Formats: sequence, C-alpha cells, structure tokens
Amino acid sequence: MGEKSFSEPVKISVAVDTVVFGYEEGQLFLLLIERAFEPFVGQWALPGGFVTEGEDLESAAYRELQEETGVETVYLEQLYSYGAPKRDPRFRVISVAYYALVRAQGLNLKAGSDAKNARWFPVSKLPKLAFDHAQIVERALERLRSKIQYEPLAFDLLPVEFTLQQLQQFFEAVLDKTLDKRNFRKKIQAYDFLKELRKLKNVKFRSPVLYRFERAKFDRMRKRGITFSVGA
Amino acid sequence: MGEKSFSEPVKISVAVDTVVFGYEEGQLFLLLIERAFEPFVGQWALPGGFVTEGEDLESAAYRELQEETGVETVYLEQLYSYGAPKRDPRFRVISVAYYALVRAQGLNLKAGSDAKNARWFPVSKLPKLAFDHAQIVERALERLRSKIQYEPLAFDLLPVEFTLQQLQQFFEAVLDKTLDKRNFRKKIQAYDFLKELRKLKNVKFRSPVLYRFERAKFDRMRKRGITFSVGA
DNA sequence: CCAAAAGTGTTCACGGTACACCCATGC
DNA sequence: GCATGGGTGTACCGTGAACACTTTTGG
Repeated sequence: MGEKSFSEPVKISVAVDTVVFGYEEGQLFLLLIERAFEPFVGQWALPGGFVTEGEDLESAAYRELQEETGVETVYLEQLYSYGAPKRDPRFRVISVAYYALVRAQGLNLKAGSDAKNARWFPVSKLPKLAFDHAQIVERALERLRSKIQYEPLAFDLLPVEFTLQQLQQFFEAVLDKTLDKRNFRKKIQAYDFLKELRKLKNVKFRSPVLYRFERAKFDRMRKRGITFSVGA
Repeated sequence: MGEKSFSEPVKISVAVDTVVFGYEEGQLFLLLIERAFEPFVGQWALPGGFVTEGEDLESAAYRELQEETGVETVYLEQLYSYGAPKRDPRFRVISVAYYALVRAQGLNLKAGSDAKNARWFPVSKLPKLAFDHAQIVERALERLRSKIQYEPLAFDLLPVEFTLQQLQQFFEAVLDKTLDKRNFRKKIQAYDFLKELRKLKNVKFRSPVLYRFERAKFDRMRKRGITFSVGA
C-alpha cells in the first residue's frame, strides 16, 4: 500500500465464492447454485456474493453459504483471489475464493431449506459453470487432493463414525487410485488417532468396527513430530 | 457472486502487496519500503499499491514493484488475501498479497534507481512493519520454506552459476537446519538437473566446480515421475 | 453351508541417515 | 608444507509395497 500519489484509489466490488465439497458413497460432490439473475441466468455457479461494509472476508463467505444453501460448514479455507478485468461482464469484480467441507451426514444430500435452487453434483459430472468458476473449481480440487494426503480433512467429509473400509474408499475416490487394504489399515492404525467404538450390527456379512477420529490424539501425535500421510 | 438482491454492491479499494525475497551469503533478505505518507509515515512496509481500473492483480503487483523498487523479479506467486475491516485505519482496503523472488546477483543488494527509500533487511532482523504486514511476511516465509523443499525455487534466488556448497548453504539458511554434505550432494547429483560448467579459479583453496540449473532437464525428470525433495 | 465382506503378517526393495578421510590449492 | 575448504563411499535402518488366506455373519 505504498501509494505514490494522493489520488483516490479506484474502488472495486469484492465478492467471495466458495467451492463446497461433500462426500457420499465413494463420490465427491460439489454444491452449486442456479443463477436467478443476469448475467448467466439459469447457469450453475458457486455459492457466493459481495462483501459488505465492515465485514471480514471469511465472515462473508460463511454468511453467503448460510443464506444461499443453509449448509453447515465444518471447514473453510481461503483458496485464491481472481481479478481478471473482464471476469464479470457487468463491471469489475474481484473474487476471493474459498473452499469448504461439509459432512454429508447420512443421505441428506440436499441443499438447506432456503435455497430451492441449490443442488449437489458429483465432481465427475459437473454442468457448465458461470463466470470463471470452472477454473476456481479446478484449483480447489487440486488443493483438496493434495491437502487430504497430509492433513486430516477426510474426517470433516466423512460421517463422524465410519469403518476403515469407508475411510479407505474415501481416499481412493478422491485421489482416484486404489490402495492396498492391509497396508492402509496398518498405517492408519499405527498413527493411533482413531478410537474404536463398537461393531456395526445388522449388516449383511461380517460386522465391521466403527471408528471415530480423535483430534486431540492427532494433535499430540503431530507434536511428537509424526506426520500424517496417505497415498504417498 | 450469486447476489440475491439488486442493490449495488459495496465498493472497496483493492491493493496488492508483495513480499520480495533475496538471498546472499547465507542470509535471506526482504525488500521493504519506507512509507512517505500517512498512515505509518516513516515506518517500513511491503512494496505495493492500489489496483487500477482494468488492471490484472498480477500486473498490478509487477507494476508496483517496478515503480517502487526497480527490482527484476524472477518469480511471482499469489500468497493470500487480507480483508479485515480495520486493517487500514483510513478506509476499507482489501489487499491481495504476493511473494516474489529476486536474484541478488553478486553484491548488488540495493534497491533500484527510482526508490531511495527501499532497503533490504535480513529476515532475522526485520524492523516493525506497518499495517498487518508482519502477518503477511510470516505467511510468506512459511510458504517459501515449505515450497523450497519440493519446487526448484532455490535456483531463482541463487546466482545463475553456483557451487554445491552454496546450494547446500542456501537450504541450510532458509530451512534453518544443517544438512549432511555427502548425502546432500549424492541426492542433488542423482536428480541430474545440474550442468557442470567449470572450476571456479582464483579461490583460496581447492577450486570448487560451478553448476547451472537446467530447467529443461528438471522438467523432463518431473515427467518421469521423479519428485524433487530436499531436507525431508 | 454358502456368499460376501472383514480382518490379519511377512518378505523385499529402496531411500534416508550416519559417519571419516583424502585431495587440491594458495600462501 | 600447512591450512583450508572441496570432494568422495559404505553400512545400517526404517518405511513403503507386494501379496493370500482365514474369520464372521446373514440368509
């Protein structure tokens, strides 16, 4: 901000747009909004909106998510800022993109009450997106795929209680590669941040054990200098 | 940008601020500007300024660097955006922060011709910084330290021709830990992206070999699926 | 008793780490 | 010839990868 002249700086509209990820049954999903106004009416776009006076960027992202989709976000992280002059055909808009993780929680893969025009799409079958949102999604996917390998983001997308098989399937789906069952279990269990809960009964075949992620244990592990890594 | 009402969005001043890194003789440096205007007159700050009409964010970062410091940047990457409502005491400013790498090139650790009020500081002895710039620097350092371990950024900070000892010293300085000489050399040379040039003569003791980084070889190595890593 | 998923150990190859001495050069 | 930094190889260990059978359960 070391401006040289005293001329007033140009003022620009600032938006926040969020790439919301969900996961269910081996598929990664993305929450999109159908645009109700020009430009790009009827096209799908990322949830988001303009930053208001005196409002933090992250707060704006939360607020817009709440207003437009009603989803409960368990993780929100800034991704990148987009400022190409013509990215919005109406007027100059700079957009600060975020990405968020939402727990799919059972089968409830629907948008919150408010927004009838919000829908989950599998990332493998996304519609054509408005603005430069395809680019933003691309970057978010890259970030998610890379960060999931050394940060415990998986546990923000999976149900609170899960089996090792579900956990493995999750990594396989997001990283798009198969993992060895025995090696995967050995590694995960060695970290010792999962708490064994009980057996899941009333399942067709042999009952799997349910686990829960213990963040406190994870943090202690980190402090001991042990780094989490999957799929390396 | 899925605004729900037709009310005009709030307009905000958008700045770009860049953390400029240089390196020389075992020390990492940072290029700062002494502020000539209020607020924070006389304090040191990151080079930067307001984005103008129709100007890309990255172009704005380049332009401001050129105007304020005259340095020739070999690498520029977006870092993070800062938007706390009161981060600038005058009025609302959102700042998109970048970080840049500059080749110190011999002893020329001075600012470009234009800016008399620009100076290099060792990162270990930074002055008090204006605005929230200390926070930005912190994040840039983290990013540099982590990225340098798996991306070839070192070669954008070192002179074009360097010895293995200089290269090792560079990593030791930035990562703040000592590396084993034999293991370091073995590893680096195994990657086979360095070109042996000649012996550096007229040096006090045994003449070291000078090397040059060959980006083409590096890229081919990457394509073969080999990942660069130092200090792991 | 059969079908289907859950669960479990061992071996091998490779990369990381630790470690000490000879070599070339200028003075 | 000596002081100083330049340069080199080997042995060990831990982690990652490959790989197949037994157990549990519901129908």
